[in-house]
Amino acid sequence: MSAGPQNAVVKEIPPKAADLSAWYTAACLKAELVSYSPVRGCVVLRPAGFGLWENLQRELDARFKATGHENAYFPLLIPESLLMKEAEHVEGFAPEVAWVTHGGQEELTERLAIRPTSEVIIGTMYAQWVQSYRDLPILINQWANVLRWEKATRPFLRTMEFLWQEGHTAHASAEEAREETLRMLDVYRDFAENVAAVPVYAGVKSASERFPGAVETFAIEALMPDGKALQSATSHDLGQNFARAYDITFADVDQQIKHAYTTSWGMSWRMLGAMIMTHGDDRGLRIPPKMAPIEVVFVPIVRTNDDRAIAACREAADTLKAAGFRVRVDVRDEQPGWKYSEWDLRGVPVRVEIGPRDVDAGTAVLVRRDRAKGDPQQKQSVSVEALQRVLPALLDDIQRSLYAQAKQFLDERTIAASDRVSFYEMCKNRAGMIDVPWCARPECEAHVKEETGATTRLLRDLAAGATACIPCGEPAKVNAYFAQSY
RNA sequence: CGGGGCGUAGCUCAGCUUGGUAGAGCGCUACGUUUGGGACGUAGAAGUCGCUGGUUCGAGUCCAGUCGCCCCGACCA
Repeated sequence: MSAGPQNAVVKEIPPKAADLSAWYTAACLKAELVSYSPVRGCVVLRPAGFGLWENLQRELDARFKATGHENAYFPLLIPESLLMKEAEHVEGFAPEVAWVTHGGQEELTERLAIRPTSEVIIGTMYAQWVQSYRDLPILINQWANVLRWEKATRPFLRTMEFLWQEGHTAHASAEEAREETLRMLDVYRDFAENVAAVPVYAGVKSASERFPGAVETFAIEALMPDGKALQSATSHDLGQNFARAYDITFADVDQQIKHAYTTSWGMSWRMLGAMIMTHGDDRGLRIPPKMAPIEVVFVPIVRTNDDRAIAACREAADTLKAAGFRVRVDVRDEQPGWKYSEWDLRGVPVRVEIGPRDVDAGTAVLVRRDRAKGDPQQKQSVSVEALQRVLPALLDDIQRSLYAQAKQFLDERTIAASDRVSFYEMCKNRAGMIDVPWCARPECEAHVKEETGATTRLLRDLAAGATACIPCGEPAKVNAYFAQSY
């Protein structure tokens, strides 16, 4: 592991602005979200990290259910012959598929792929389940792990094995499938912005960025502090491509046998990486309250011959717990200051300090993680009875303020380039989301990528009055956000 | 997979140039004093120097190979 410079504020992690990569890795490890494991490219998700994942699951799952989906589970292993059926799909994933070749000592007659994604196995099952238009739509999601043989890995952002959810739906018409694709894209946008407090752009991908086998790929894209974009979820309109390859057919109302239209959509634990990088500061993580496994941590201040604060914290915490707050009381035998720093590092949104003076006065000190040390609004004293009343608004305010800070950054770093030279410069310098009229030609995108490392992140309708592609000068067809990406 | 860097105590690292049998700070354990933004004292435990092989009387140090991690590129949630 690289050393990284020491820092007066937090000794465990380097300053965020100096080296985002070093900060990020240290933050994930020191906040005990993940540990590296003996398996190359695979991390252990520790309780603090799994708590984030559980909250993501809870929030997303509720949205899936609300839009009519059900959960199911499909096998990890995919027979090679099945995988080979969709040509583009196979080609796209071939380099990152891991194979099971032996069962015990015996070599298998057919290799089994460890799923890099589940279109194949799910499509195969849908083919069996669908006979009639009355069987449609099928709206299924699965929470699962997948494996992709990656060369360079980083916690959450890219690991060989990762957790995600993948929704797979089948519909009777192209329109309905497209509607579903966009609906789920909006669910992701809503989750990213309103739960993870990560502002994103949502839109369609260029041809070169399309999912292998999809007709159209949509995505949400966030902008990290170093100016690189991070694709945080995708939603694919698969048209009839997979239905043809896996023979998902149905008799329609008009008595014609037709291929179904399918979609797939996924968000992985990469979203957690986006959230961590977006909100963290030099003291460590800043977890948005809606995602925080612990919303409020109590730190009692104990003096020799006076440990009344412990009982006071426990009592207040019990009341809050009963009211539905996620709380913890830190009774470890450490200095209060040490605990403050540690809970700062772990990103708990609100800390409540209760010491002898508070016990006497019936008060508690509320400290919000989103504000800097020394900010007059970082701390406030309230009566213990008022906690339950004050906290919802405080947590909500922290949630909003984290989003607002990130939104301001995204807005400031979304920049229109007006000529070719400045466009290439901005791409190279990771200026942010570079917004330009674009010709939509793959050759043009390839050239930009070769010169600057940037690609289109999302496309949208051509801005009014725009005529020429900024990168190459050909007639413009759409507007595109260009950026380097993770 | 290319280019660069790094693997020595739980963590951060020194020691390697010039081979001679293992070090520091922090952390950890026990006891005591402390406790409102990373406390202090006393005593103690802790490393087959990533792994394998080679050179040598002798290897953390030299040589070869290998595994892993980090950074920068190329490829992808």
